[in-house]
Amino acid sequence: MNLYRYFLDKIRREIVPALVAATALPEGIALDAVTVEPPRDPSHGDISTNAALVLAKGASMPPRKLADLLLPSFAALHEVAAAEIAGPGFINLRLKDSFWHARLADILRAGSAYGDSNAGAGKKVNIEFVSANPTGPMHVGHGRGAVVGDALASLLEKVGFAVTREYYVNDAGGQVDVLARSVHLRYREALGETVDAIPDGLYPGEYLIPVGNAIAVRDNGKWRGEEAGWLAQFRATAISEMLDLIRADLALLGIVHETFVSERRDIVEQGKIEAALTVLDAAGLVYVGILEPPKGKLPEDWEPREQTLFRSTRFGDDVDRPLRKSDGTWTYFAADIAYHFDKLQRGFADMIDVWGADHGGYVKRVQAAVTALTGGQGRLDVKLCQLVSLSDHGVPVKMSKRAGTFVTLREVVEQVGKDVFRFVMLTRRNDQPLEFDFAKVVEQSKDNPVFYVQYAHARARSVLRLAAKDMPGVALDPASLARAPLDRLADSSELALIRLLAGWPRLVESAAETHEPHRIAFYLQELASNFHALWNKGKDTAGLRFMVADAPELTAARLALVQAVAVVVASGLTVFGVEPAEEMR
RNA sequence: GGACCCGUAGCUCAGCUGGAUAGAGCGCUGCCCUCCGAAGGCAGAGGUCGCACGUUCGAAUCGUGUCGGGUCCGCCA
Repeated sequence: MNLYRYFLDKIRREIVPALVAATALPEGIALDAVTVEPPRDPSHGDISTNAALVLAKGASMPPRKLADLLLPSFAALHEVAAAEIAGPGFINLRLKDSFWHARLADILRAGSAYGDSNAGAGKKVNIEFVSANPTGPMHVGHGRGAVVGDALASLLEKVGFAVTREYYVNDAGGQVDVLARSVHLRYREALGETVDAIPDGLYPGEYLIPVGNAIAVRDNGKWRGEEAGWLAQFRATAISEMLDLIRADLALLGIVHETFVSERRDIVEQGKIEAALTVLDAAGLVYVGILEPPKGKLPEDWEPREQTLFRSTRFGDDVDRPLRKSDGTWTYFAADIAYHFDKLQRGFADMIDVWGADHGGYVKRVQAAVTALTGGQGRLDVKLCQLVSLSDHGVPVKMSKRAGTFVTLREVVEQVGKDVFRFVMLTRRNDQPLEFDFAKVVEQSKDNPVFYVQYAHARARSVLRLAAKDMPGVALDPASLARAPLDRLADSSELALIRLLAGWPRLVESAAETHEPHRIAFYLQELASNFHALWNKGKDTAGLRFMVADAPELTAARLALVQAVAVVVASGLTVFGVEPAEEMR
């Protein structure tokens, strides 16, 4: 239950209609702008509404006066302990303790499903992420996109969307031909030829050696001839091997894509490019013309050239974008239009792409294409992930492919563990650069958010384990805890913790709505902090300890709170794909 | 030259998509270990939200301009 929505519904369906019926408010007054939120300052109460402020105009009444009119209706609600008008016309409500105790029982009854909702109503969403070119192992930057995409997917599933995790395989462009040639070189090496240096423009990575070896073992000298005789074969084998490599790296992170869409097989060879461009052409959005040269720095070999263009400027792009290269083949953009067209045809009106920030300049044109293809019905949100910089004890780890100090995703994950890697990747907004320090992320101190949050969960579990041993009279299953005399939780710090827990559904909803999984990381840190604080309070004040030997009822109520903390922390971590720790080791 | 992202406390970052006296951690200052885990805890100091206009009951949040940092910029994907 999102309690803010609950009270918003009260306003919309009960309070205002009753006043309209009593002719105190005009018929058909617009309620869209009414919000119910937690006040920033807790001393203002538990919830706050701007109703009087935003309805003032429609009611032809000053906000404060309207607030006076509304106030009795709020005060009369059975959940409300006190209602008052503040500032320019806010109505602040303080809710009864019993209301909060009931929320605690909600959490225990719902368990890990607490915070789930049906906001998505089963609507299909396609999340395309990673989509690293199949030319080698993944690096840390790919890892960030992978974790962000996967967590976002879980988050949207939690609020009721039908999510498809998708990987777009760029296997139709020039770089996979380069890959094939690079493998062919390793193949010739395997056959005994001496190759002193990898020529410029080919991939030097050693991960291609086994691929060349395997082909040599299988086929011997069969592919020694002209490139035309082996290119397609080598390309297919190499791509398949690289995808296996990538899938293995993703598996290490616990990520599985439901669909892999091949640019070559599923888009180009299916004639999707022509199909998509036919749609655009029919709308008069494709033409042949000459682009202005880019201003500022002019490329050396610039010359005006006539080319086939998409009128993306009509949808907010800066210039129209070319669809064909000068050799007559399609540009990558043309294929990408077709790819998004294909997603639309598969029934995804809502699409999310997770890209590296270096593709930022590409967003507008693809969104323009989606708008054009759907007449504005399709929505594409692009999440750009900024760079991850690696360091160790504050010293930057230099990354250079040439010097051989290139750090792969696999190396990082194997060193710090999947859970640490995933959580850290979500501790920053996606469009904010992230520093990943090998020493800091595994540090066992409260400076490390991963540890701090896991520790809160482990601590809660530890108390419950101990209670099972020391307090045999207290039933610890969630259903029994939910029936405990929760009104015994009367200390302000206990109630504050319950309020925070009760904010979880709203947080999940807003994180899902804005496509911002990192919000969960910050919430979990706050929750952990409050829980640790309460724990510590028990150290100073024996009366606040969770387990009180001669008071089984009070203990049951407190353990209910502890269990609720464990539930919410665990469900947050689960969205992140991080396993909640039972104990810290 | 243009586009996109970012400018919030000494540092690293949040800020619920327009609300009230702008928050957290680190660092700093001062207190606190006979305790279900001190691998910490409590409290305090610290900010003209880059700057300037504008929109309105109300702006860190929206718009325009401007300054600073990053990324990118016709046939690479």
